[in-house]
Amino acid sequence: MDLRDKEMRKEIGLSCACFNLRRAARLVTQRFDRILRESGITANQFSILMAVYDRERILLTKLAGVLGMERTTLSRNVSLLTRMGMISTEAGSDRRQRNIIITKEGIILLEKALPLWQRAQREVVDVIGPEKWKGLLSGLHSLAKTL
Amino acid sequence: MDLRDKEMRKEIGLSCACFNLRRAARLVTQRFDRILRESGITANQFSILMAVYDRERILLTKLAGVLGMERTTLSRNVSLLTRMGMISTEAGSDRRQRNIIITKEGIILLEKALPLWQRAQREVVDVIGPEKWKGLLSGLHSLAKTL
DNA sequence: AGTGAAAACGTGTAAATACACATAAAATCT
DNA sequence: AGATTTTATGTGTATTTACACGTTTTCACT
Repeated sequence: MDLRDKEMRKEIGLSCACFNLRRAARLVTQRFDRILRESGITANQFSILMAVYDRERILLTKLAGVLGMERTTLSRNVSLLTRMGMISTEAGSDRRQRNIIITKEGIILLEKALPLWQRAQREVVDVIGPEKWKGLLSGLHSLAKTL
Repeated sequence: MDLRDKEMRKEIGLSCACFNLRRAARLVTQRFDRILRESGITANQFSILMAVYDRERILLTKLAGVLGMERTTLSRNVSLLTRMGMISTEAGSDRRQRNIIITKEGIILLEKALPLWQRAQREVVDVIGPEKWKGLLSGLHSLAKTL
């Protein structure tokens, strides 16, 4: 491979897994965040809250694995959601552990955000088409499973 | 839709366009960055450098459009790459404009990074399979085109 | 020529991300 | 029991992201 070949550079830009995934994630996140804005949370926070709600009580490290998120990244996200009053933590039997639970306010917020999420999700799926979306989602799941 | 339905929450988590894209982008970025590490740049910087190289000279706003990146985000990225000596800017005819060009050092770095990029790209495509990858990439392009 | 709109860019602030490193508690080994 | 390793988590630092806002320059219209 030679970088001086313009076709080569174009091919790299078009096919790069990292670039294409990041760009799509940026664009979709922007749309989700804009729509979710009036609820007061971001799409990322929505996902975290939903995952916590779905499990009643879960350890930080475990939650990080579930969300495919670096533990320290999630730690900061959780701190923020805690300051916002959406989740709280309780000590488990093990004094190292930090059990994460959703608060009443968190559930109320989720319920307010749900129809907004639905709208954003529908918009994104619509612009690409349900057919293509199925293939895309399948690929994303494969990546998450194996990477 | 009712959040109290556990199946509903599971379905949302599995299908959310934003979450699934962000998670995949995170995981793939981690792998790319780890492999590209010895070259001294991140995958994101690699993409930007490549796009600049491919165009010889390009305006910030134009480049942001090409990369599907918020202009102000790219502005920060470009500042960093400038401090690293990988790109430089020259004034155009219009005194508002800021033409971005890659430096010799930038090209040398790209050439060093290219084989690393290839390895990362191959790894990611392999773990998901060329078949599935084609469908995934096609979906990502659709999103970038329409969003 | 002057005024108002548009274009190009930067900065303040804040969320999201992750690596390197640190700490504390539990588990395991000798 | 004491030492070592593993587990669970937090913090320092730096990159990436984007909205809100501001500045300067150019363009368009009257």
